[in-house]
Amino acid sequence: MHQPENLKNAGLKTTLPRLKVLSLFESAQSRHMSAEEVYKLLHASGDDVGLATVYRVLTQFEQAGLLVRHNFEGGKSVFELNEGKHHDHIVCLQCGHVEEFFDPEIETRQEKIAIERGFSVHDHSLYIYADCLKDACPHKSKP
Amino acid sequence: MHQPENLKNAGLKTTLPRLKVLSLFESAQSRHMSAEEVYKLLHASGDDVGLATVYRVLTQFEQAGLLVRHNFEGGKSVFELNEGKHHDHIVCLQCGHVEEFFDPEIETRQEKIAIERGFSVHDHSLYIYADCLKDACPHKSKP
DNA sequence: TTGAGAATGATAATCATTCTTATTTGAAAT
DNA sequence: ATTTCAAATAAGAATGATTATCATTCTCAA
Repeated sequence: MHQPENLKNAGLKTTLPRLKVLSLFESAQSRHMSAEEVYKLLHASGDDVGLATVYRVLTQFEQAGLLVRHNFEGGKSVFELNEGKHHDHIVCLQCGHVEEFFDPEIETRQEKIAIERGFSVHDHSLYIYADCLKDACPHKSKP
Repeated sequence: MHQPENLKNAGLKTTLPRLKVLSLFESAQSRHMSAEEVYKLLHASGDDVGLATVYRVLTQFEQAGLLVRHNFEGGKSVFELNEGKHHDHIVCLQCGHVEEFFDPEIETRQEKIAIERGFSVHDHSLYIYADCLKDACPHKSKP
C-alpha cells in the first residue's frame, strides 16, 4: 500500500521497476529474497526488469531503510522488508527455512558488552544455524 | 608448533603449502585473515603458493577443525585459528579492528530460543558492528 | 511540454572462489 | 636410496554474484 509515498520519502523517484520490487516484498510471498529470486519472480509475473536494475534497486532500498540486507552463510545477500522491528534469525541448514526471533536479553547483553569495550554499537547480526527437528524438514523452501 | 602432528591428526598429508599456511596462522601476525591476505603474506615471505591452493587448504583446515571460517559483512570469508574456545566478534566499522568476546548468557539464551522453536543448534554467528570510540580510531589494521 | 537530470537495460567488467588438467610431490614399498 | 602411485599442487580457465559502463528512456518540476 501507498508505495509511491514510501519511495518519495526515501528520496527516490517513482518508477515502474521500483514499484514492482517494493510491491513484491509487500505481497510477502516469501519474506526473504535474493536479487536472483526477485528477478525471477518479476519475470514470472511478466515484468521484464533488468537484473542490474534489481541489484541497484535493492541496494537503494537498503540505503533508504526500506529493506534490510542479510548475509547468510554462503555469501549471497538476502533482503527483507524493514518493518521497524529488529529481529535475528534462525536458519535451518537442511531445508533453508528461516525463522525470526527477538530476545531483549540478548540485545541488552550486546549493548553492555560493547560499552564495556569502548565501542558504540551501530548494528549487529546474529544468525543461528541449526536443523529444524520437525519430521523430515517439512518446510517447503526454495532450493 | 608440532604442526605435522596437527595435519596428521586431521588426516592431511604434510605438504609444504599446508605447513606454511598453518604456521602463518600460528605465528599470529593477525588472527583474522582472508584467503587473499594469506596468499599475499606467503608471497611476501618468498613462498610461492598458488592462490587456488590457499583456498583449498583453508577449506580443508576448516573441515578438519583447525580453522574457523567467518563471514563478515561484505561476503568475503575470513579465517581464524581454532583454539577450541568459541567466541563472537565486535568489528569497528571505521578502522576494521576486531575484538573477540564470549558471553555465556548470550550463548545459553540462544540455545533456549532454538529449542523452544524446535531447532537443534549447529552453530551460530554473532557480529556486533560498531565504532570504537578510542580517540581517532588508533587501531592500525589492514585496509 | 519540454528539458535536465535521474533511471533503466544490455552488456562488459570485476571480484572472490572453484574447477580443470598437466605436473609434481610425499610417503609407502621396494 | 629408488621406485611407485595416489594425492597434492600450480596455473590458468571457468563460474557465480555483484558492480560499472553507457547509450537510451523516463520522471517531474518549471
